[in-house]
Amino acid sequence: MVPVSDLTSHLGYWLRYVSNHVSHEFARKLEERGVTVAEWVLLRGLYDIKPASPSHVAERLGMTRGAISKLADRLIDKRLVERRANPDDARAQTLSLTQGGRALVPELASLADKNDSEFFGHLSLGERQLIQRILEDVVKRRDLKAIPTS
Amino acid sequence: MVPVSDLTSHLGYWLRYVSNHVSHEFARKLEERGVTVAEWVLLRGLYDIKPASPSHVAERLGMTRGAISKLADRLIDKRLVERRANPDDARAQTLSLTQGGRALVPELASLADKNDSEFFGHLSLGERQLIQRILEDVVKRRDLKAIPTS
DNA sequence: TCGATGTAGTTTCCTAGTCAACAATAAGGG
DNA sequence: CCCTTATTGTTGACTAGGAAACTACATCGA
Repeated sequence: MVPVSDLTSHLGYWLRYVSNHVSHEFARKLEERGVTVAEWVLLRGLYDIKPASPSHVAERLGMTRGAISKLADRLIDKRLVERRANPDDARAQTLSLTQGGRALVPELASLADKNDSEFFGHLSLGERQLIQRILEDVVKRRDLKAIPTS
Repeated sequence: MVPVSDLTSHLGYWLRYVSNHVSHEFARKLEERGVTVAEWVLLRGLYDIKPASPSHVAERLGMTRGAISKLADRLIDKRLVERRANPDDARAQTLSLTQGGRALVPELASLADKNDSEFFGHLSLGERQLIQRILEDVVKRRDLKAIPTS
């Protein structure tokens, strides 16, 4: 009846809604390990790339340098990440995990697995793959559009 | 090789990633109308329910009362929403759109349509419906779990 | 009727993330 | 060489949103 499209007719709305709730529940699980969702993402990101510059990490994770800067601050306070100067370039730095940070990642990963399966475990493998494929595809399309405009 | 699951193996990660980017681009579009994504959600929510209490709105939109309280403040400053006292109960209030707020909603709706189709327009109808169905389903399952525990 | 309990909104504090301005440093061009 | 321009990372201002404390009011039970 209304000539105005409903909130719930947009996939963006559902994505945002579900994403908020999934992240929120994951945050609750991570709490007992004293870590937040964003911190998990950075820790996991540093786990398999060797010491990397904040800029590099930012691009890899699709965040801004500012966000990484603040995140790194918190993780350094928690002794999970180290920031080191680069002798070749006084502007540059490298981030890497501490021993403690590295040890923590597998535990957090298992919480992530658990959370994901709580929310999406009831889906068939095919459904999960389809969604993931579609979401990855959306990211790729945006990147193609976004990069040239810089 | 690594015994630790990858970030990108979790649907929650992709949801969060894509959702952030979709919302961000939508925010950019809304900017010219002087409105944010969350504000759009509240405006649209008020568009077809008649004057409603903040609590009611909060539950409908899956947010906390605190969030609605702050959002309403901003929208009232912008003269898009009105807050009125309830004569029957001095604690209670009702939120409703102003003339200007009501007039704005259809314009915002068309921006929402445009944004959604930029990101998801390339998908087949079937794919869109599948994703939406799955996301709605996740919400339903969680709600069933969440309500009884209160 | 009055005290205990419950409920509506607001406020404060925190994490999260963007943007834009900034300082420091690097790299090139004349 | 120096001056301009580009790049690195940090910071401050802002929106966003949950949690929990708090105020004001309502309601129920003895």
